Amino acid sequence: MRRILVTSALPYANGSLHFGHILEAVQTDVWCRYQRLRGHECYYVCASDTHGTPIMLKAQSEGVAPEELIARIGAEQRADYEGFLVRHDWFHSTHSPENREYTERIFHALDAAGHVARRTIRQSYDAQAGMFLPDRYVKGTCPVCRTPDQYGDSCENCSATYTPLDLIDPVSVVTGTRPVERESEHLFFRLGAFEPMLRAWTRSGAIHEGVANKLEEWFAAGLKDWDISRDAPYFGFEIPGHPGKFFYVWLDAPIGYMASFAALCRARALDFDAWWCAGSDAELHHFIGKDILYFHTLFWPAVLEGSGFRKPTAVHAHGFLSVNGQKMSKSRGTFITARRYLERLPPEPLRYYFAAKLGSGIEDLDFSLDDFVARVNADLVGKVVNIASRCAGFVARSGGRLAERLPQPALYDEFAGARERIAALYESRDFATAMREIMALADRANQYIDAEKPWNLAKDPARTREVVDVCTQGINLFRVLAYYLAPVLPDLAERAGRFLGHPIAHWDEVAQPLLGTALASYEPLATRLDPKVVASLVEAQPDAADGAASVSSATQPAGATKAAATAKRGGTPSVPAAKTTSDGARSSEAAPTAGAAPGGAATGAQGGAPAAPVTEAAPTEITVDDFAKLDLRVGRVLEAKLVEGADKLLELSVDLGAGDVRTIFAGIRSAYAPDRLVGRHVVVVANLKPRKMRFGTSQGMVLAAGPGGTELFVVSPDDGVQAGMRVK
RNA sequence: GGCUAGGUAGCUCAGCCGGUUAGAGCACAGGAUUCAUAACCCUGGGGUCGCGGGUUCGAUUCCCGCCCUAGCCA
Repeated sequence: MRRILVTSALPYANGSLHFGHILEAVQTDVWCRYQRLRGHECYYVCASDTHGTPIMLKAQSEGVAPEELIARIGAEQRADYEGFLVRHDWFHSTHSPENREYTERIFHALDAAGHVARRTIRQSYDAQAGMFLPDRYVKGTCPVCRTPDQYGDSCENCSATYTPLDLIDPVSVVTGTRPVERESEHLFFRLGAFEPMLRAWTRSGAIHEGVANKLEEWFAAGLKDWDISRDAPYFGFEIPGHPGKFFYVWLDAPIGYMASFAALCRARALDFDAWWCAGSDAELHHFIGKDILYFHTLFWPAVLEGSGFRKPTAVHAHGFLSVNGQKMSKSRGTFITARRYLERLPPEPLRYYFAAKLGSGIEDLDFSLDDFVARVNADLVGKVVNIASRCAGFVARSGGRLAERLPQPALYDEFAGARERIAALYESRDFATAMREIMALADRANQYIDAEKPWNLAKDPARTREVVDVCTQGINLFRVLAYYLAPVLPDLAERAGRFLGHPIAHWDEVAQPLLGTALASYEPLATRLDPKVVASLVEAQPDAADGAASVSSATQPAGATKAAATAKRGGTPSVPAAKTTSDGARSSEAAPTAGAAPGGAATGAQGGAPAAPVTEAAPTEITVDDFAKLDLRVGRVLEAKLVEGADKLLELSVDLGAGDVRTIFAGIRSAYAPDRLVGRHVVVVANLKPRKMRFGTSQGMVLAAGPGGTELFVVSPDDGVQAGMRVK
């Protein structure tokens, strides 16, 4: 029996979990459930990652203590994971006594062994806030290409890298004041000394080959010392013997894996040292997103080695998740939180879909709504569950008991014989191939039933026995599939176990068919997804600026979402303040965000937002060229009608001249009766990317002003204007 | 900019250490069936395997260049 300790990246406690987190958690959970089903001793631990500047500032802006903030968010995270059937053996917090203990212990060990250097550095300091500023909390003009409004570490326009001190006209994101330089002594972990060990470890099979290739580049560049201290004020653990200095969040975050396991050990009387001491024969597997490889494949093994602990057996990195082929982005409506999904749909379809797309590599993967509906309905409902569903009735009508023998044992053996192959696929995390194999078997089962046609046999009372035989075969084939799918679909497996009168407990049980036993009454084991409900995952979110769907007046900084959406693409740095802070939260200071979120805008725009209490900044200055990207045109409203099922929308038919008639959904129903609009001239953003909504596609945006509700005012040109004229 | 990964049917993806007519599921068309959650079964249409060179008897698969996408750059 193997002993396996598994972790997934610690979600940062400054926002809600989203699909990216869930992807990683599902991958990890499936792997763990598989290991347990095989009979191994396997523990899955995780924790809320709670330290650092973003959390300190977010708590400040909410007027609560950081402890209160992280307690609240930790509880949300826990509930969201549970909602997706992610079964942690322990979910802890990095702001815990265990984590403090291990962080201090590791620091002392590193220091005693000469792995910690002291050095004075110069850093940006916000005198008004009384704090040193992480690079991403300083903005200014790029010293190389003079693009304004760039972060303190690199330029989005010319990709130059520099320090905040190099910026022209630097500004603190926290207070808007100009930062000054100040010296401070910091502690550095001497990573370079570990290079030989790391080179060997990365080629030991611990990480995917493509990832190891990536690391070559870092070795080639030379490993630099790592700054592991931060100055007060900072939310974290103060460094013993260094008053006013705190451990950098990225030092104590992975130690949180140990802390969480330590808490589990106490609860279950396990021997912590047997798992973590150097030379331990237990396995240690980390599941992470590819964005945080650096920390897990260089710093973390080196820190463990340097402090006398064992190194990870493997670090498994996955790619990023996109939604409908696009980055997750709130302004595009493609940002899906765990909660939003759970409010609408059950967890297992998503678990299956993720599994069906996850391979062992770091390729990105796409959550396509249409594909999701098709795969789940076709595979799970149409194929797998259908096998049981179509056989159950015949057995029930013929005594409710399985036959004593299988009519085609060879076919059963073919199914059961796939178990080692499928097991190997699970083991290597190639879930996608595993799902394909399983679905191919499901096809075979349906073909078998189709060939035997029990419904014909059932017409002849003398052949009842044959009917039961065929269905016994069918139900046994289904049972095998239920085992194979159990790691992905634990709930379905449990209900299948109840139907079969025999719980699904161990992988090897599939070797023997289930014969002669009574079946419970069949209840539907999975239901079809409603495309409409699935589509609502990405429909205009009431608490967000809903892009093309309606006038941009309502609740949010009008420019914000649009600018954010275009900024990256066009390379034009018209990034509004709202994005700033969130990006800062993500990349500069922060910690193991579970990865998967592609792109800062995505994570950032999310409700978990921004730590920094920036002023409600006006949108960034733009150039004439930026403005020219907007195709603003005068349109005449030909038709306006209410949209059934949407209490905010009007469906407009707008003539833009030259025969160009657009359908535009505008969120102005609360202020305008349809009749009031017909015949009027309005201003339309004509080159806005069309946006699919539940009710149709919106092909533009009508401009309006006002706070929302009844206070909405459509913008009108002066008399004499013609439809189609360009606004400039 | 450097690096890593990816660009294969309408969609989501396999395949490819070079080799007969490039695969699957979904979608679509036709047929069959009615046990099953309009599920299942059979048949079919559909791809210049990102673009351009090169190596080779032969390249989607190897090499070079370019384009596009994503991520990382402590």
